[in-house]
Amino acid sequence: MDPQQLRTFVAVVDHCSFSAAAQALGYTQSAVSQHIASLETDLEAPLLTRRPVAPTQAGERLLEHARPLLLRLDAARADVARLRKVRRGRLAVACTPGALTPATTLALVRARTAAPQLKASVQVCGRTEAVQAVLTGAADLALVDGAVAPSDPLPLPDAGPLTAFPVSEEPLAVLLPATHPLAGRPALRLADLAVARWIDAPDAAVPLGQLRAAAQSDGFGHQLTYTGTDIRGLSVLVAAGAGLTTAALPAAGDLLGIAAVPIIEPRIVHRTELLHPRTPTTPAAELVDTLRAAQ
Amino acid sequence: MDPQQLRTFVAVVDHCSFSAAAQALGYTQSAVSQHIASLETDLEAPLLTRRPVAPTQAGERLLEHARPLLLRLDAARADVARLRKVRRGRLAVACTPGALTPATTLALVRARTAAPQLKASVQVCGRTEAVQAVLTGAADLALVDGAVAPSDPLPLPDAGPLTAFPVSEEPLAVLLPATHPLAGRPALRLADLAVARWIDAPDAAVPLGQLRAAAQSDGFGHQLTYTGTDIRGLSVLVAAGAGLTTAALPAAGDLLGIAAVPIIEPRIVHRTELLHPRTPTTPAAELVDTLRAAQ
DNA sequence: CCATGAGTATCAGTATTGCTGATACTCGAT
DNA sequence: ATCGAGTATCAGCAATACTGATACTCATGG
Repeated sequence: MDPQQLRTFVAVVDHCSFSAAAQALGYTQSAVSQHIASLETDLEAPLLTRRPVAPTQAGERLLEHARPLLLRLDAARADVARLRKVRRGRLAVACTPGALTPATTLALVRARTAAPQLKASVQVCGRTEAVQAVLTGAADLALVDGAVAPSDPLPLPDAGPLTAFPVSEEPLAVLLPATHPLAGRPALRLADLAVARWIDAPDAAVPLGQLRAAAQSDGFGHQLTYTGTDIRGLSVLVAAGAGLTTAALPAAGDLLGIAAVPIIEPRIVHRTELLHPRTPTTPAAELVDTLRAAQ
Repeated sequence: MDPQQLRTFVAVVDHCSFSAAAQALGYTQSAVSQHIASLETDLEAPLLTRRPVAPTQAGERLLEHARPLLLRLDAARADVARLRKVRRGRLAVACTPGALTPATTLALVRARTAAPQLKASVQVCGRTEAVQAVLTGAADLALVDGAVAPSDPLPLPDAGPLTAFPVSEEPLAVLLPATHPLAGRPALRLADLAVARWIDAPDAAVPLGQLRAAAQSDGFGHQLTYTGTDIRGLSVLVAAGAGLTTAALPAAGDLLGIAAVPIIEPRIVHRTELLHPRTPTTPAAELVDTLRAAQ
């Protein structure tokens, strides 16, 4: 079970095809076929159905491990590399869209003015990619948001050692069309919204899974899935009545045709956490210290 | 960076020697040397000092990843294997010594009487080994104890997906010699004990790190490290005045020469959690269901 | 300061592995 | 039944990953 073969396996699953995976990896189709065959004899179980190519039950099990394993391998390499490469004057931040609240953007801008020669970059992406970016060294820091009980930490995909601490916390709000019957309410209970029509926008808003966990409910069904990180686009859909979503209360002020109603029950907050490697490199380390001191 | 080389690296660190690691792995010393050299050129960093053989800073970094990676590789294999191998009539439980509280043992005995033909085994071991046993399929279930705030989950080494839920919770008590000046107290505060002499017995009692986390203190220093899982041996040392340790309050009743004083501040409990794979195999699944229903 | 020995690095040789390219096979669609 | 897109198999070659022999290095003791 070597990582090369696992990488091939993942690629085959992603491409639903041996030949396409081969092309993507720069192998011949023959090599891919042999990789899979080798894995299957090694694990003594068929991992893929052929035609259509799809993971079997055993394949699904393997997948659950293969992706984190490969990610962690990259993380290990990046972690060692961080000792050598001192990224002077450059700061890359990966960031989920909801993490750009007034408080966090202010902190970033302040860090830039404190070190004006700093070449900073902000990449907006989904939660998984943000974590991945920090682990593999593509980013120095990540800002990730989510909705949880006030004392709980954000649930993060576990694929390596990362340090996290909260940098800002706001009330969580439901986003409704301004014309919605509930739009005028001063506050709402999450349980009353479990049966509403939601938009599942895992990379642009709070994933519905986090709402379910907070409300301890099986509700929050959705017919519409929104892929991407653009909050404005999501808000247009909400305004048009395609479904509901959530956001930090203050972040919703600039969205047209949208009403943001705070959630008061259960006790839940929108929190942004800063993620960084255990030993961040300068200048990221300084920013981390500054933010931590501000807490 | 293939797993074989990582395994060699870990072995070399564990044995503090290339040749000893080679013997342990069934390689020649030459092969081990080449493995390490290959890793070092690949990562472009020296990983080990020679003579004495010890990990460098980069090596320490790699180690943090290497062990979990190797464990997870085994976990992946075990997880796939669980689909095939149905362990009929056998139930292996890995268990930390402190997890054998009245409540949990009662549950185990009850499970045995409910299924009398069941060939059960209980292996007492440390926390890491217990988690490892479940991940690699050596055990079907694990019972792990620890001391945490009432609402927190136990901190577990993260090397794969495991489901955990609490099965019993008791007050946490300090174990003191019966002759100790504090032995007569009805209750104690953890902060008052931070400067006491402790025994670090990570596999037999609550690790001092968990106490530090709960007390949010840097205290709990120790001069004596106790390796092993035998609680009675530990209690003899405590009775002789070698240092303090902690345990579940009711578990300490049968220890001679020992006084157990409950801790009332901070709010902290001794909790035992049941660990199992995401999809446990029968008959472990039935036991899990029973215990879960009892919650 | 040199001799010694325990331990690591290097090197050549060989067995094995891992890839390619060609070709045979399989299954769904027409 | 035929075709075609896609997967499996096979031989051959290049690269790799071991072993065994030997050179090297460093701490120790005389």
